[in-house]
Amino acid sequence: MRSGVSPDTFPPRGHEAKRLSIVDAAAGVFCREGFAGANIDLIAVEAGVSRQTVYNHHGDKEKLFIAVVRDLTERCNAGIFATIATFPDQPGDLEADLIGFAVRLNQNCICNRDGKFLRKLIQTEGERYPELFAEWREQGPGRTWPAIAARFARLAYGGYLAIHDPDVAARQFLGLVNAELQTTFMLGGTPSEDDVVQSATNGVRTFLRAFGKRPSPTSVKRHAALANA
Amino acid sequence: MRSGVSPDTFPPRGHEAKRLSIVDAAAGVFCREGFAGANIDLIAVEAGVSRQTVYNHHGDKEKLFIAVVRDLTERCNAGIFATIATFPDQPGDLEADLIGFAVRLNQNCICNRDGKFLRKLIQTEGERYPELFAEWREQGPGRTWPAIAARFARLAYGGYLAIHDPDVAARQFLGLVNAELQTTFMLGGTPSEDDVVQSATNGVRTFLRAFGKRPSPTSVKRHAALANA
DNA sequence: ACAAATTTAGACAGTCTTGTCTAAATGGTC
DNA sequence: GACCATTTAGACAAGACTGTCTAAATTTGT
Repeated sequence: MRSGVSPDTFPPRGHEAKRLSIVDAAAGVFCREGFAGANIDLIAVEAGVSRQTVYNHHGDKEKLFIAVVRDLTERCNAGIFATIATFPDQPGDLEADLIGFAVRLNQNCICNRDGKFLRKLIQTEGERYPELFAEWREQGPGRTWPAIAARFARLAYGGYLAIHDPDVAARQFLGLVNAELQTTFMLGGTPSEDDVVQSATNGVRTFLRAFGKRPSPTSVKRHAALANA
Repeated sequence: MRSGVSPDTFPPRGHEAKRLSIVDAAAGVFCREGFAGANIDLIAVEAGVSRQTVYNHHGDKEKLFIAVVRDLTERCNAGIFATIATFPDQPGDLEADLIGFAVRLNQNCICNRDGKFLRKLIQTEGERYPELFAEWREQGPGRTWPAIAARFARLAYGGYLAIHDPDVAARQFLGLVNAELQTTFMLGGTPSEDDVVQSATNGVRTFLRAFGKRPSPTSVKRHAALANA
């Protein structure tokens, strides 16, 4: 099998596709039912494979669970970094740009399927697999938060914000922007786009009241004028 | 039994004590293991009673679970309202008073055993019992958030804050004050007192930068001067 | 000390789940 | 068409758990 014509993956194509669909289905079932309540027969059915195939691929309920978390962490991280790349480094309209960034972050990374699932698995089973979730912590928040903080530091350096501690500012930015979604998140729901925009708008406005550079209340216009000059 | 000398509870005293210890132990086990993974034998052992007694009191695993959530909601609500009663309505040092309030709220209602357990149960099993957690939502956030918002409105009315929407301000206050504890909460950990104070301090400072009444950056001193006058 | 209610220990049937095994079936590749 | 690995269906053993039942032990109130 290793000397086949296939270019990159040693097993044929359908193989990896099945692996993916198993991990996908498992993510859903683990989230709905919890680790203990998750039924491997059900995962197999939802993945459209036989139970034996699940065992062939992952060997074990626990190994399958670990694969699910690793998979979700990887995909979520990719999404977050892709979104961080759209951070407004040289904003035209600071408020609108930050709101846009916050909405993108929420919609693409936190409220989407992967984000919802990963969050729930961390909350639900985090204590049962300390090493696994320590790994997530390093790879996830440990890398994304500083990246966001660095962007805020750059905005401050560029004169757009008055920030003392970029790390604190980054955490507070996220706290503010999600302030109105907490209850929904808690119950595992998905906030509507309107809710996300509303929360982001209110959050960014407060953020800018705290950290925006404005000797006078007309600062927004002044910034716009600078940008257009 | 109903015509006994006991003043309020019809069953004897030891009875209710056992009921309590069962619900208490069940809360811990449900949180650690999830509903499906919770073992009634284990609950009985941790409660110091026999398994049969668990069934005598609650009849059913599901009924026991519901009793646990109701119990936690009630106790947490009581704690939150007791803490809201300590909100600084006529603050001397606004910053210090708000930090104190935030720390009390965290330590007495969110980071304590009941708060931790209730949060985890909501996150873990919220979707499985929609009516039960709708009830929690009404009794919990539905009553506590407006109560906090009302206190902020009063501060604004008293001239201590510049707030347009007290509900938004209340949510953002909580978001800011907990901004640095999110990761710890997610993994089910309990932040140290230092962490709580740190997060509250940073959060309140940012909150006051956004909503504090200060025509000039020397507002803090001005407020202090007013308070001492 | 007596009587009633409560608690306990243990056995028990029934159900569910995991993980293994085997033999047949499927699908792609030369 | 033949060969290869992969997948499938089903049976299976071993273990765990829930909820019930019974008879003995214990607690509580008088």
